[in-house]
Amino acid sequence: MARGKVQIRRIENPAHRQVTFSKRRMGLLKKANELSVLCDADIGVIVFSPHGMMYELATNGNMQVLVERYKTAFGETQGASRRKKKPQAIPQEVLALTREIELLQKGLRYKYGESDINHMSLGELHSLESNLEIWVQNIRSQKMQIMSMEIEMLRNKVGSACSFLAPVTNSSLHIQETSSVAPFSNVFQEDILQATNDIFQEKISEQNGILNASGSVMVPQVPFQLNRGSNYYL
Amino acid sequence: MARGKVQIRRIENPAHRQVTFSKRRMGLLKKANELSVLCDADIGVIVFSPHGMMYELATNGNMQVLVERYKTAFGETQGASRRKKKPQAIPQEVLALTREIELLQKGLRYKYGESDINHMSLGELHSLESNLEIWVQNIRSQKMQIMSMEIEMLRNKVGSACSFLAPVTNSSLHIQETSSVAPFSNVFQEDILQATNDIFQEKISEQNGILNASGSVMVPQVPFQLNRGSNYYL
DNA sequence: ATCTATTGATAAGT
DNA sequence: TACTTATCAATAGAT
Repeated sequence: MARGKVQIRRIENPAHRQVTFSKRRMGLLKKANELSVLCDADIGVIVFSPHGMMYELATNGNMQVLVERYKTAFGETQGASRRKKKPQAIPQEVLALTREIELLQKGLRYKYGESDINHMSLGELHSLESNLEIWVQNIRSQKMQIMSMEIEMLRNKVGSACSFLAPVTNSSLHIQETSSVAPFSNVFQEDILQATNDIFQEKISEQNGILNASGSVMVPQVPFQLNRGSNYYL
Repeated sequence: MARGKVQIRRIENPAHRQVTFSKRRMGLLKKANELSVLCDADIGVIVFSPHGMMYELATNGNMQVLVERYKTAFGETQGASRRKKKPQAIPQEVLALTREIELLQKGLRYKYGESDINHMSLGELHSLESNLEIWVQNIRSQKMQIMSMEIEMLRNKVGSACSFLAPVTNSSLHIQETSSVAPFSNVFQEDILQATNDIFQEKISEQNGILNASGSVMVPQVPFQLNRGSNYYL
């Protein structure tokens, strides 16, 4: 934007971050409203600040309705494949987590360009692979560095009293830690077996309460403030 | 915007409206994402076209969660009627999964943000590393598949004229890599779907059998298309 | 909060 | 649907 191109990464200075949050939040809601008016669309926007404050806009005047429509549409698109099997039994938590993983994977794929991994060329795949391996190497280096520092600290603490400790080299560290990685899938599979039963009963019983939890009253805090003199149509 | 100031009112020409809808929808989601990254906010955007198509963005990767948070915040601001309905009941395993996801997101952010792994803990790095390695395995599988298909094609071209070539089967190419590591997505999605379904149907029995259930269903394709050259950060 | 120099978004045209 | 270009709009940094 102004006075220098901005990098899209977390703003570290809290004051700057807060200011930018205000400005851009307003801009976002304005854009949403414009899109809604120009193209006759219904749009809902929910923003949570890192401090938990909520800001929202529902261009149809009612977020509840949008959320219900979302759930319907979501169920239709997402549920199609799994409905084949056994429809009702999946707790929302698990679906939610699954979906989150999907999104992460999307994000990862898109880092390397425009297409899904399944549509990438051999060359692209080569390149992606080596990039990932470099990333992994970086992670290992970082891990090693952390561990070395920790060992250094411990050795200092123990100090001369324990000078009989054998010196620890980087290479010996490397061997150990590269072989100790637990696969993600194991974590998941074991966890889910234990988790599911508990969740299920609980969530189903909670379901109604949650869905009915909110009335249809209007939003308390719509921070949609426009600049003075702006010819803006709400 | 360009070529004349635009009035914020419904675009009557359907073609123009459709084009503007696409462009501005993308712009809106981009802005939402930027705000999210810059200010560490969680943002959900739901867009319904007049024809009922739904588009969404949840910067935390999960709209469901945002909706729940919305309802909570909404209920709180609404006032007295509601009390905490779902307090401590979340099983540890779900928390574990959530942590895993956060980790992936963190890794992603650092990757996109360009560099710093420097603020991740040792455990986080471990886990991120293993996830990446699984992904690399995925890529290798894909490469292998492409190569085998190419070989297949070449053999067909060469045809009977070169029948002296030793027969190369697809399966021989596949055996090693397909059996080595189950792709991240497959493990996660298919197993969880399969497992949860079974569990909930049959409650406690047969838990061990589920561990052996490995699916090979593909990940849903990605509808999130970005412009080439767009510096878009997921 | 207000002011501008800049970057960013985008309407029309191709 | 995608790319280009001329303009308008958003906003980062300063005040």
